[in-house]
Amino acid sequence: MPELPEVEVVRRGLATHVEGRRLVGVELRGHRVARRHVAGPEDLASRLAGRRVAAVRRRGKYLWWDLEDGVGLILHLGMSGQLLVEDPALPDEKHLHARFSFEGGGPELRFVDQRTFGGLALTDLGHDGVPLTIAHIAPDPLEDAYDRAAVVRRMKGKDSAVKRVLLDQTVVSGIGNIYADEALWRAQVHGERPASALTKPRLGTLLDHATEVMREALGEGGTSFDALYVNVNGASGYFDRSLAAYGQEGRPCRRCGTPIRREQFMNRSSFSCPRCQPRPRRVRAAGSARA
DNA sequence: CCCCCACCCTGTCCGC
DNA sequence: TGCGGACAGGGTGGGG
Repeated sequence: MPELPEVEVVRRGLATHVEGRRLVGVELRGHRVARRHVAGPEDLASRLAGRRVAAVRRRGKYLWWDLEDGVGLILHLGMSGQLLVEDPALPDEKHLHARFSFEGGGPELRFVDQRTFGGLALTDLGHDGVPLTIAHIAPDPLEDAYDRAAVVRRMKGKDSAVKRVLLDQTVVSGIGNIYADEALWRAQVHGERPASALTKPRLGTLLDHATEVMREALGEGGTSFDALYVNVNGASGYFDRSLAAYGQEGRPCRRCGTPIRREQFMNRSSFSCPRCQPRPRRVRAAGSARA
């Protein structure tokens, strides 16, 4: 489940079920789920057995288990990954890729992923406790390490479209296509405006809207349009009812009544209000004004 | 550095 | 019913 709120919902569910428990068995199906684990699935499974899950952590859309001794298991959901706590007697899902069982018995944990864009990998943790392989991912707005002023400065220095910058996980993490569109709608900014063309207070406000909308979504259990996006118990969130822009093509804008438009941007759909979020008149590279 | 594209996969929906 | 195409919340790597 893609964006920060949905991943945080999963993190919380996982924390309840696996924190402090010891892995007794790990079964991996196929090689794709562990493709980012260079040593291969057998190595991954054997190195996991017997380890204790000290904590379940998250940065942006990435989850990982702190397995002590400076080692972590990254669990990334990609577009369609699910982590499900289930009775071992239940039949296997069609796209079951991994099964974890824990000391003391009880329900098992399954990694199910229709498209297999997600996956598992064992990696060393850095001094800050973050896996080395995701050191390029910036802190997300719900972390202590999040430096709002630094992110604003970074955004201000970019001539790229502001939506592209919001989606750049090396600038600020956790924001995906839904919450980027919602933040832009709240801030009344068109996503194709160059970030550098917005004032720092405006960029700060935009970031705060992104933070706030993700907090609200978390409070509703995340956004679920279909059964693909569920928590560890298979339940959906309700934030889809609160979306003002994403997926609302043709529906009246909640502010001004103008029908929400849909445009293509970065090979995906963008939703915005034509009146509240006018397109930039002209997108011009910085420096092109020099005579 | 920046941007665009292809790619990694499967499923659903819509028009013909 | 079938078929082709578009589309879906993710990220990475290569080439220009």
